[in-house]
Amino acid sequence: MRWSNLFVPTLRDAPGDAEAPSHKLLLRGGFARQLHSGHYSMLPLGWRVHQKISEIIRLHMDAMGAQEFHLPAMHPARIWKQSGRWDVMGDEMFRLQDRKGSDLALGMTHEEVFATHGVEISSYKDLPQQWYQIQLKFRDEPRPKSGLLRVREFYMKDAYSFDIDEAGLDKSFDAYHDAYVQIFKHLSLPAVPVEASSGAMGGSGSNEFMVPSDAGEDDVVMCADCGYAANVERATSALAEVSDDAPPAAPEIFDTPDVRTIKALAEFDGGAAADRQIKTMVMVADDEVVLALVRGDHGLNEQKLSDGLRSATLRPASADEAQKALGALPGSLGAVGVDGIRIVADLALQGRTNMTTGANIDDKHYRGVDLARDVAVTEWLDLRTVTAGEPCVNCGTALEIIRCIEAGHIFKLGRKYAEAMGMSVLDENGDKRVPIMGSYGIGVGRAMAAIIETHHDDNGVIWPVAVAPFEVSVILVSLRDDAAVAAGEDLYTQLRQRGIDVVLDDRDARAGVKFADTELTGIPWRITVGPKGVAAGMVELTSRATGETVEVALADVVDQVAATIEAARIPDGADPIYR
RNA sequence: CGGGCUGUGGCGCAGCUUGGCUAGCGCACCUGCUUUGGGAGCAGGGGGUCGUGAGUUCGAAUCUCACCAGCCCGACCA
Repeated sequence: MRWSNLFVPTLRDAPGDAEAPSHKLLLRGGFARQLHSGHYSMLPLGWRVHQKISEIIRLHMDAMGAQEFHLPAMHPARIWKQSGRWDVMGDEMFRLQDRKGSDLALGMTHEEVFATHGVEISSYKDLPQQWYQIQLKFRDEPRPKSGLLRVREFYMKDAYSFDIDEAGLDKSFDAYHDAYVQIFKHLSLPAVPVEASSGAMGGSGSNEFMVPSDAGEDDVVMCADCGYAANVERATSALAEVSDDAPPAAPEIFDTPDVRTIKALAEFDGGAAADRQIKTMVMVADDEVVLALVRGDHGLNEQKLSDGLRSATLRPASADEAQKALGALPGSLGAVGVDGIRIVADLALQGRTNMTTGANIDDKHYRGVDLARDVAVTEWLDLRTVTAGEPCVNCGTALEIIRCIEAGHIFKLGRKYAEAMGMSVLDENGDKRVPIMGSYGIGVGRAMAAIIETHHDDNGVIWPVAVAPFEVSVILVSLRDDAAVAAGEDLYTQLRQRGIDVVLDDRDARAGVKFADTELTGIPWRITVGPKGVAAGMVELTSRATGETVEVALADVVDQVAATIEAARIPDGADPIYR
């Protein structure tokens, strides 16, 4: 490709509303442009990167025996109604009607469609199956943000496994886990597999592949010592034992005028330290009022509560709803003596006694509360949010909390969708069995943004060779020197013949402009062809990553660059894969 | 959904408080000359009607209201 023919609208200044480094560089480097909130156009350079990422994912999927499909992005409402998710997905699903008034949806995921086709699998002999596609997903995100990191329309590689039994699913899951490790190595993304909540999709085992980055949206609890890593929505920690004094025979009520918060009660004369209080939160899970109890100094993790309750939706109750349920306004709420409402309590409260909590009478609290004696806990669950510095459950080391980008997610789905869509096979005994599914996703555009987040400097992107829009740029320093131009053209031709992805910067522009654009767009290698050098039979070779420049003989540079690039196409530590 | 902020040529911004000539500046763009290894210099030039609509006024980018769009924070601590 000749740069003079390319459309690469680089910008000296990033648009003011771009915040994340990847967002700024995607715009500045001429990779992408926003059409409207959450929808980006990929410009030629960006699309080249996107395609290379897709191709790497495809390579590894194919290598593990998965088969590529291409499914419709637009779905009939029928299949979503059949799985029950037409209602569950709520506002996050784009919906429309055709001219006949039929309800349609833009696919936000493809369990239903794949399972629909899975109906044609009829024998255990045809299992397992590994199916995947790279397809657009549409999600009506409440808040698109950070360039390509959170958008409403994006390419995702989604794969689905079908197995006859749990043992098979475990094997499939492990195979994807291994493939994902390889894919992220191949993409030079430092993705860490962490334990995760399986959320609204349902299912059991679940791992996310997390790339540490300030631009991320997930908090991951990590132990630097033993390697424990889990999403805060799932993470646990060890807590110091707390010993309580014996409680009185019955809870004592006392006046707490204007005390509305844990902090105020801790400071109140006759109150209690935060870790001696029970925090009572009124939540609404799928229209049912539920009380969630955690220790006063702990935070409720809504995802944990939602997972524990197996609810599709969860929200805090309004003050009105709280008053209706318990008779008092927030600030004086408690679960003592509450009957007829589901009460879930955090494990850290188990066995605690002599605690203080709201009395369900405005401006009054109880002290001397014994959880086992005074509160009719329906279920004990892990509900609290782990905070930094708490001891690791495995080794006791202080845990860290690290902001991450979720680059991939794999999980065991179970039989829900296979069953709903009517899948079944006959086993070796001739008995009908519903296959068990797994689901495995990687966001392509998000991976691209994550690579930029982890590979850039003040001058622009530093693409790993494997995904770079071009592997090397040959820069003609001056178009007025015939010998130098001829030498550059010759290098360009030779490199193309060697199968190197090369761009010839033949623009009639100053050298500084070309250098800056090559750096901004992150091309890993630069060959500078200038009149003086060519006269002496030399060119310069510059590494984008290190900035290092060496002089190389014109006659040797093609061999040297080609060898370097060919070696770098698969990063150190990644397995070479052949189709 | 709640809170904060912003919409002025392709990009970055000023002007708005204290309404008033043809709405400015930098970058980019076009022409010419010079320059030519780190985002060139000089000269000339093109492009915006100020997010949209209504209102106030002799007069609105500027004041008022509504709407639309975009960005950031939060989505929970009883």
